[in-house]
Amino acid sequence: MSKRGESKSLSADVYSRIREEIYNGTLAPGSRLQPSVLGERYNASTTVIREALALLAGERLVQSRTGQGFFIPMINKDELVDLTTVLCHVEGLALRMSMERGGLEWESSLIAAHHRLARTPRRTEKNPDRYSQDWSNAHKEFHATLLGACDVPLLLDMCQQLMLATELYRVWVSPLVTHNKRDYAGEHAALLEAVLAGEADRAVSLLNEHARTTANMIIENWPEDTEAMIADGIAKYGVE
Amino acid sequence: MSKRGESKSLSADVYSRIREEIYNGTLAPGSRLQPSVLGERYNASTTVIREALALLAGERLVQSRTGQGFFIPMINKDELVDLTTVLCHVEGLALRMSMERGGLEWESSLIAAHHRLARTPRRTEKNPDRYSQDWSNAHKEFHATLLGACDVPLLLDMCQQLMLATELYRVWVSPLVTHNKRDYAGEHAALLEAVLAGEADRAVSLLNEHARTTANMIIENWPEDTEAMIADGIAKYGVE
DNA sequence: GGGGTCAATTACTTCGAGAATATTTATTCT
DNA sequence: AGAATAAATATTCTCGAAGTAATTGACCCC
Repeated sequence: MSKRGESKSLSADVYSRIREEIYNGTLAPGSRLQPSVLGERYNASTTVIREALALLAGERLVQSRTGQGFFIPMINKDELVDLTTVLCHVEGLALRMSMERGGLEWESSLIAAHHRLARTPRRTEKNPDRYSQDWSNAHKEFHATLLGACDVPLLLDMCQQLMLATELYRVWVSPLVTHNKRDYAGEHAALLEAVLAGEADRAVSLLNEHARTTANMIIENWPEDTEAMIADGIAKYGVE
Repeated sequence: MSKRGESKSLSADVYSRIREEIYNGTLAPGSRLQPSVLGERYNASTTVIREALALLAGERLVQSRTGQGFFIPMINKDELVDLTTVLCHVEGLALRMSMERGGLEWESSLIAAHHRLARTPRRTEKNPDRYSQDWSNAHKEFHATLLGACDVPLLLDMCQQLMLATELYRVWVSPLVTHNKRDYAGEHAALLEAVLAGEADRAVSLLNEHARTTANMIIENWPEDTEAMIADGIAKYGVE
């Protein structure tokens, strides 16, 4: 096990693997990220792990307390609300700029991405309680394409970072949200339509509603005791 | 020389020193950040430098190309325009939230910060071509106080990161901007007045104008040849 | 029995050298 | 002579251990 990936540098490789495991749900909020144990898991030296963790700390995906090592940040309800507010604004700006700057080429690839998303099943028979990996990827790509034409790397990074943070909440608070009555297909179709029609205001409000619905869904499922929830999640995922 | 600072860890110390030198103008855009060279300057091992650089890379303050080490990002005019647009939006959101959430305590400290700023001279006789360190700090604190009551660390980080990036441009493109006709005092007073009056729209537009004026000032002074400008800057600062 | 101090242990941080990789220079071939 | 290849050089990336700070547990005192 733990075969080495085909990345350019070991450090970058470890970086993306840790990042992956963070919003896989493998690494629980509040848990310690010890270079020694991670190093054993990834067959890498502690120095390499530290560098990867430092990188993640810069992105605020992990927290670093001097002299006490690295941790996954704790989650709380109020922060999710604020996070969503910021996400809506930043995402809105990105979408407006994207619509202004994106040409025919962009519209085409957006339609393509939407089609791919629409034709990818959200659940599989094998694992009906989670979103399928394919759908998750297609969803991510649709959103990335949507905002991508704004052509401001910094802004796109912010969006991605914020979405990632939200995703983290979803994974830990309501991992079994696939059984909801939400009309994803409809939401995406309406969004696409508004974008192609060039109606920025409508598109932005649809996108914002999309984000807020996700947040509300999480908040509704919020348990009284966060720690218990996390313990529960750990039991489900089977991590130490 | 190169006495060790009084920070908690060597790594954190080096981190802030590099960060400092980046927007001091000591480290030029495009220049290489070699762990060996920096390690000698700060009396630290390459590992420590790498960790500090990784942290900065996560914040996008330095660029990391695999196998080629770390660099200070290159600057260009279009990016500054986009940067300013994003800054205005994010800053606007932060100000609105700050005004909603900030109470009497906040208003008081804002008035205090403004007063400190107003009474601090922008130039000194010793170095009349640059903003004085005191004024620069007071200015920074006024803005930080202004947005601080929003109480969303992530949002504040974004603002700071964006302002820092803009500041970087100012340092390299027009380091001698103190000889302008800009009415800083008036701008700040008007802003304070709008905030205290509770007029969010007016306050935001004043703040945005503040940022845009800075950006425009830089763009007007933009030289034809960026590389020559940087070389010029290096000559002025006397770095290798 | 509760609280505080001290030692033992654990784990975080730093180091400098060795292996891997990119860049530069020199050489050879067309 | 110019381009492509190959050796040489410089630099980055990785490692495992040594140093240093923080935590845990035991012990003693109140």
